[in-house]
Amino acid sequence: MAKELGISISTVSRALNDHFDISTETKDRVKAHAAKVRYVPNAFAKGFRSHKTNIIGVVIPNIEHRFTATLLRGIISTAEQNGYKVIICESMNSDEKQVEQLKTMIEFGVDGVLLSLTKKTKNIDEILDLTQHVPLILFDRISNKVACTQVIIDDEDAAFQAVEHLINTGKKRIAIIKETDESNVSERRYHGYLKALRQHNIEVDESIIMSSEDLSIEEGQRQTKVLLSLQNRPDAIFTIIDLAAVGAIKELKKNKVKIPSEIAVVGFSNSIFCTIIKPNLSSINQPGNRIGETAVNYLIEEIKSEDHLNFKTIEIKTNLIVRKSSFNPKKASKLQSQ
Amino acid sequence: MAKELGISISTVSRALNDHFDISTETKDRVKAHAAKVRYVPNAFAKGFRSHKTNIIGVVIPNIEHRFTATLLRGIISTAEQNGYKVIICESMNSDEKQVEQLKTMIEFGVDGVLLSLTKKTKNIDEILDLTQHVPLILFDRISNKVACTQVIIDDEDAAFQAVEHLINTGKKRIAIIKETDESNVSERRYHGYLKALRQHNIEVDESIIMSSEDLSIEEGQRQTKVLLSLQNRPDAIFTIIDLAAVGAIKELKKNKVKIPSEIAVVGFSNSIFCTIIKPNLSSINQPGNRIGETAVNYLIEEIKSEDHLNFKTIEIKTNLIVRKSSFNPKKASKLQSQ
DNA sequence: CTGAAAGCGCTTACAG
DNA sequence: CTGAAAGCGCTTACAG
Repeated sequence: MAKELGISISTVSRALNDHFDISTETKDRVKAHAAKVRYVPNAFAKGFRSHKTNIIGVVIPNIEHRFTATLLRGIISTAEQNGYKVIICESMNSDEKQVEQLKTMIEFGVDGVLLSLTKKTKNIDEILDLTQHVPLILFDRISNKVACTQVIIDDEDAAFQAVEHLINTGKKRIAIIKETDESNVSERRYHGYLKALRQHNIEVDESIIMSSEDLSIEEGQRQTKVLLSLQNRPDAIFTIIDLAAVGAIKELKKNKVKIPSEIAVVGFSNSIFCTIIKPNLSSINQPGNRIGETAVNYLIEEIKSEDHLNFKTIEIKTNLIVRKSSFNPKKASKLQSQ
Repeated sequence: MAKELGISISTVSRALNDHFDISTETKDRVKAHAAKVRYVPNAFAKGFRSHKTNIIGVVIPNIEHRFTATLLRGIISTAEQNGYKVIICESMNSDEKQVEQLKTMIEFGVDGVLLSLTKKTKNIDEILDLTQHVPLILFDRISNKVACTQVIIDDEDAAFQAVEHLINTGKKRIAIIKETDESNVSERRYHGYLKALRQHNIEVDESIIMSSEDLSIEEGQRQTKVLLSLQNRPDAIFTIIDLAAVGAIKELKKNKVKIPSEIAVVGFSNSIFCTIIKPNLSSINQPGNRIGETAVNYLIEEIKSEDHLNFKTIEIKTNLIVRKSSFNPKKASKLQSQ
């Protein structure tokens, strides 16, 4: 292009980048020609020189998880708005894959990494090592063992809201279906459950605290069956994921248990099932977009700043969406007039 | 690294790449040192020199669409296995965004592009122009106006299977809920529907061919209401997406129509709803992984080959999963003994 | 206001 | 078997 215009490469470069020191006339001439020959700047060469790729690496455990899509949408759009591209890897919840993928991202020269951890991340050391090479932010599936900024929903508060809502509708014996304590997320939600009970002076009853390795519809159904077999049945069930709540409702309906009057159900995630299953499922709405956006914004800030100090944990607030599985509007007036 | 070892940069490079002309001794020495200092090759510099980025660009219309996750999983894992990274953009079904994103991908120097078109892609010209710059493969949402290799599920055959199944269970008046003819996918499924009717000598009745702009549960419900209001009701409904079938079932249940004996329902996509709604929904299973894999494999082939000729359209076969919304096992024996 | 030159980190033909 | 040098496409201090 330079020689076609009879000027130097430097001038072309400066004209294209609107350098203050170039005459408007030259700029116009260069830009016009660039458009004519459909000149495509080589972002690679640019990045190569500046040691910036403008690529953000994202590693997630499971792309088919519905919530992941919402997170990714937030990440991708926010990154795009800021001139970054996003490279995505799926660790398939494998520890080894996760480490390997992070390594190739570094090799690739990503400017920063967003990581959502596998269910049970053992080799934290390798991840700590990573932070030496590149800005890192954990999101959604985090770990307090890694010193870096972390973005999550406020799980504890969310669970607290859900359980308090049940208490406010008159429930006194609230069961929880959660995962085993290896799941960080599950634990935080469990804490919110405990906090709500404590705050309302409700005794914790171990017999209605159900834990499983891996929740699913079937598992929710199984655990509910156990709860129904108890002498002293619960009057509400809070599940830490919607799928389990769907299972719970299935099992309750099978046993002709009235929902919500006999046993109310609240889930978590406000997934699409909520409005499909009958009765519609009350659930915690998680603003996945906002988590993604926030994580990207903090990451870009870190990329641009020199010092990577004072890491924070940002907790995004959620909101409870009340539906018929936990609250029957017909009886609302009665309740309110009490 | 070179000077620490007292050898030239060239030799280090060759040793690391297992060049045949380097002594085993030197190789070992270099590799040992590389491991010690945790040397990370700069993939960028490599790519810069070889004009290859080993990045594949992917543009999809809607990341929250469930099927997209499956496609992406296939794409990402296959790319990874072949040493490629994947950059993802979401066009949000916007034509302008799509074009812009494709352009920045080119600027970025991706080695190839996988594209799933927006619902109504008008500016095909811009996309055609793209193919001049980089190998392109269309997948899932394709268009015959673009000369390139395309990978889709065999929609026509899938719909044919679904409708033939209904015919085989004794249904004679089969409605379809589809989208307007601007949707390529919808049209292909509609053709399968027509083909099945034709092949079984069933007359096409325009009054039970329902089209809408954008299908959803509500829309499925609305269209079903219309069908139920007909003098001559259909005895089966085939919907080109599951959501619409979910709406149909809701509406049928509301009107106490027996499923499948009075009206059977078959959906498309085998989404997670199928096993949640009662009765469970029969549906076409689309192997998203395989579409993704296949698209990546063809793209890599094109990237590596010099000539980008003989484009093909690859149609991935689907299978129908029969559930209670279209077939009642209790009556199966009767039917078979007829 | 513009140009010549160095340099980003690698690979590879060329020379020895 | 190894080294010196060129070059990938850009940007930017330096010089004029």
